[in-house]
Amino acid sequence: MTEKIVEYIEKFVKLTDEEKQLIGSCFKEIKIKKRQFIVQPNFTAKYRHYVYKGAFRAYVTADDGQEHTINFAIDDWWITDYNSYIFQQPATMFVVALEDSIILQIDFETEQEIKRQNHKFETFFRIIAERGLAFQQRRIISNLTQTAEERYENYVSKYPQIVQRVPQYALASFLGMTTEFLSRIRNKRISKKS
Amino acid sequence: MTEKIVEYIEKFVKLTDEEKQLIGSCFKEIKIKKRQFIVQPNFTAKYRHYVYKGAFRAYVTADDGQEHTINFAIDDWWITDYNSYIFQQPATMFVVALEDSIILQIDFETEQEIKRQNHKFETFFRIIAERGLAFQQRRIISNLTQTAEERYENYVSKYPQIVQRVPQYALASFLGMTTEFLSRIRNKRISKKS
DNA sequence: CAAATTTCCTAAACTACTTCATTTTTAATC
DNA sequence: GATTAAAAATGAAGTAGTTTAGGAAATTTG
Repeated sequence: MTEKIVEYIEKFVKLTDEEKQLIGSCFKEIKIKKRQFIVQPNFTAKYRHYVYKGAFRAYVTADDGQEHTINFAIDDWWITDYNSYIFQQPATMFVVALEDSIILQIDFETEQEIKRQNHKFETFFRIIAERGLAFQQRRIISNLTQTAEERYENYVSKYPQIVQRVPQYALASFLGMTTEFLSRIRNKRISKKS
Repeated sequence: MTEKIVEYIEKFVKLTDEEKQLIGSCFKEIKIKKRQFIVQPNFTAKYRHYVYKGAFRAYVTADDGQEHTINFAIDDWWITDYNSYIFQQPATMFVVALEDSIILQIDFETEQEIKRQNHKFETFFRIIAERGLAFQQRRIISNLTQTAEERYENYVSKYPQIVQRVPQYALASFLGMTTEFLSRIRNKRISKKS
């Protein structure tokens, strides 16, 4: 099971057999049922989660009770409350399974330890943080410059696999609009096409 | 001049005198005049910039010509087009000086080299990437959950130094609203107070 | 310090998106 | 496989924020 994550890491840093063995053993495989939470507000996020197979949604709830999706993660993506995990402070987000899933998790202490021990692992986590940063930058730009419809079209074209797998209300709140409005965009689109 | 950046880096990783010497020599000091650009679209961002003294604004222009501010940076902050710098691809952003400024810049190749040579520098850049990621996450949450007025109040309370130093149109486009609307919020606020 | 340019303010008309309320469709569960 | 619950669709009314346009401050520059 941990072969997949080792393969993933090897895309960024070349590892010896020994190192592969070591990093593989740092991850614990867990089965998560649909609707089960892996991160909850007020509890410190102890783990960084790699999605082996499945789908997750990270969200916050505003004062008025509305849910706002911060991130999705499907096969081969990472997810956690980064503010909580990085600073080891209480989380503000929920992370919930959208399907029955399998994750590989590494806990904060172990991650710190292997980064300290081996330059290559430090490099790996530096690279994924940088890529995450660039990804979020693109999202901020999209949110600032595009209309609701443009954001939807843009997201569908870039991440069709995710759009197909997540419920509409979750996608709407990720794209910064109501589920009703997204419904309208989608139906407008269908009638246009025919 | 490079003492300040060495001091900054030492907040995250402890360095020997020799290492201080080395990292200091990697940064080049440059004076930038108000309205001068340090990053421009279609040119690859060759440098990561540390603001020694001054103020900068990163922005994109939408198809309709409107400018959208992506980031500000004042004394002790970093700025560049991260999508461009990290992947060494053509930039989409402008980064412009809002005041006469002094920056310390490191070029991509040099940064790669010192990260490769010394575990500590790898760690340092990993940490600032992670912190950037957490920072952007908070901004995305703010944009999704708050009204224009709440975003303004929130930003003023967190970053009063920046609010005082940047023009209103830049702040408005950073917070995702028009300069007219921000003007209204500000004046409503004053009349409330008196 | 006067002229030119940039930034900010005000106000009314407008619109992209939300809210609320109801119905239909799809999925979960016993 | 019928029952219940959850998600999506639809319509009508409301609003947060935009657009447009004109003028007033404030900064920059010669």
